[in-house]
Amino acid sequence: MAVAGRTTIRDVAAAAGVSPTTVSHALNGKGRIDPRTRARIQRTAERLGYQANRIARGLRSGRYGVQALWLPIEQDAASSDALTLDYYMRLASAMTKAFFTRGDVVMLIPPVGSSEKLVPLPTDGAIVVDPYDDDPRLAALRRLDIPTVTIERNPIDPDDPWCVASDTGDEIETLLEHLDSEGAERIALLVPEAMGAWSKEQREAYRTWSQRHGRDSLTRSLSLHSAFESADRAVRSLLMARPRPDAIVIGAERFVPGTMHAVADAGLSVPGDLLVAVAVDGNHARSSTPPLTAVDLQPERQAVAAAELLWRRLDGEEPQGQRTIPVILKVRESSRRQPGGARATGRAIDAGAADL
Amino acid sequence: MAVAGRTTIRDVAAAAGVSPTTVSHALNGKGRIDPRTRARIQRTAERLGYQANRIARGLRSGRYGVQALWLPIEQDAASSDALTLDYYMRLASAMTKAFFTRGDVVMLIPPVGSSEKLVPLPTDGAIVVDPYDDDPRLAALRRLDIPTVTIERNPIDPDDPWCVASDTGDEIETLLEHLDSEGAERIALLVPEAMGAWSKEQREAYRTWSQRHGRDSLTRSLSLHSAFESADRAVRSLLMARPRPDAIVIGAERFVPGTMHAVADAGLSVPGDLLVAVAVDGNHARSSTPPLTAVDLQPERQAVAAAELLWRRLDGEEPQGQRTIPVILKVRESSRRQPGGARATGRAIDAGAADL
DNA sequence: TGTCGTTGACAAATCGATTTTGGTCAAGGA
DNA sequence: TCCTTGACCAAAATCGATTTGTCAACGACA
Repeated sequence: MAVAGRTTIRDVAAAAGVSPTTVSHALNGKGRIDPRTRARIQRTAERLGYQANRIARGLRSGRYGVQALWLPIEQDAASSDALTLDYYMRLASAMTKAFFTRGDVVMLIPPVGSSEKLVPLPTDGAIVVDPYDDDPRLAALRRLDIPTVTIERNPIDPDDPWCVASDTGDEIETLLEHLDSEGAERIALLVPEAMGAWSKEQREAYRTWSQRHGRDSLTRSLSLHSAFESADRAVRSLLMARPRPDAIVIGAERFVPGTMHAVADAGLSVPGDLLVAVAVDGNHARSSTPPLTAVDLQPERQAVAAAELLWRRLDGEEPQGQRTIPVILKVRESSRRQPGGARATGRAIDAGAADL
Repeated sequence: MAVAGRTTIRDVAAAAGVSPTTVSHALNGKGRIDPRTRARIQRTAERLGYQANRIARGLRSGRYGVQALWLPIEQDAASSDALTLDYYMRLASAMTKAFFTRGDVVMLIPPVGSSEKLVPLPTDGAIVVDPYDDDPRLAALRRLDIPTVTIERNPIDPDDPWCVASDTGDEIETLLEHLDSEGAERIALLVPEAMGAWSKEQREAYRTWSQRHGRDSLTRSLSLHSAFESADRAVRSLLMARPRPDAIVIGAERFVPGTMHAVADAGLSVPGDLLVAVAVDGNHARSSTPPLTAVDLQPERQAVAAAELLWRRLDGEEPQGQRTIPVILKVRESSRRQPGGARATGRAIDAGAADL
């Protein structure tokens, strides 16, 4: 259909007065060919607008030129839910761009319940984002023998070298240091319960920092499923404690609305009575009122790193250890001690300088 | 690589004691085959875990089993920006699922500046979302002779039957009727300037309704580029007018933060002093404070309709006219006249019933 | 002069499926 | 008995590129 009438290697061969073999060699720099012949063939191909048919090429070479991107699945919840997080969108977008630089295209894997159905995956490799314990995605890909790179560590195998990880320790530490420098003394942490190496590392880093600074550990592990209610409840109870926390670090975007609701309901203001910061940046943080301090995980850099790693793996090269992507703290109004008419100012600064 | 050792049609043929031809026919229901033979072959294929190699199949049949999804490009702005809108995320997710029901996979097209580079698109067809005037995406696809379906009308050719459109007229009307029934008398409209049939239709529907009801037209066309500033400015000036508007319909998600900022800055409360509603639903509307009344465009249904249309087009069938997808009004706190302690209630209702 | 190595190009095999074309065998009719 | 006819299956062609194997021409060198 789309193929009808496309110029083939045979057309080029005929036009240049050589054999298809020679054309292939000339364009791919493979065989021994007279430089003049090569140049002539290249010109001819150019003139005819010849583009190798990826399918035919793939059939022979065994490479599809397609990479799979597998975002986290909600096993139970409305499955389109996960995708609405804008970190994942940025990641998906960046990933398509990163792969495209070398001609590969990215295919999205739909959230399928039974991993059986997706067997015939026309893909060379795959990127799995935020793997969790006993992740069926990894199992399926292993069964299909599809080379895989993960973004964030696989909790089952945290040392797997084919992995791009963000510097979670540094992330939490940065957040805590920042809140500390703004005067916070009792900092609480909300994290998703279990699942994924990422939240484990958050918890761990938080505990370490708290111990080192002689602070109490105020961790609440929440369900991502009923995110609003669980965050609301947890924050409500946190705010009733005496002494009351004076800062909250929110580990996942989905806990934000519940948290803000509980805070408002308790009659507290942000940042006046309580500093707030989020572990994942995005539109939601920028456009919240007040704008929320957040950590940019740099999905664009993660994407590039993951693509490079996957290409290396596909080429059969040796692993060189995990890639760690640094994080960037975006300070916004929600964590600035200065009170008063700062709102407008905060917005302006935010929109002008700090944001991508 | 991923192909190594995969069982081929030949393996199945050998195991079942027939020819590859017969296996192909048996599994695809093509030729005339003894039902018992067919069953035996199917069992054998099953046992061996045989899955047709999509590349080989594609080479012969001319079908790739891959469809392209092309979300709107920001020509100037940071390109990952567009993708962070969660309507597009839901759409992308739903699209992968819709196509997957018939074995097709969806490939994301990266936002490329020069449309030249993407020539060798290994794709059967394409979905273009929100086409705008002289859209380079449509031009590129036409040049490549790739059958295309658009989501929302092509402003250049609004009657193109290969199109899934949301019922914009109904959308705006529904919003206006709702606000009207809540007592609003001067309703303003913020829309993106030019570009895309969608905003044109919004403007048109708004004007029609206003005339019919003898209301003033209060339209502001804003730049999507500096969305925050332009919305902020526009709303500020709207709110200074006397008589002051008592309701605002926001035509695009990106105008929300600027609008809310201007409203708060003017010392007005929502919904107490001003009713607010948004034309596109999403997380942003649900988790805003207060939660915003919005229109759900039902991207899931759009996706299914688009997939069906594209398949039809690929099969060479005749167009049957555009598909119109109805919209659903999600009423939330931002447009409810009832004042007072409704916030908690509003949230609860919202999370429980109204939301997907 | 004859042999060998090198260069430059091409024919043919290959990838794994689908599609087209044949071919065999049994049943049924003349 | 011979000829159709239909049912069932297989051989071969095909898709468009890459890879392998072959071969002629030419110089260099013994």
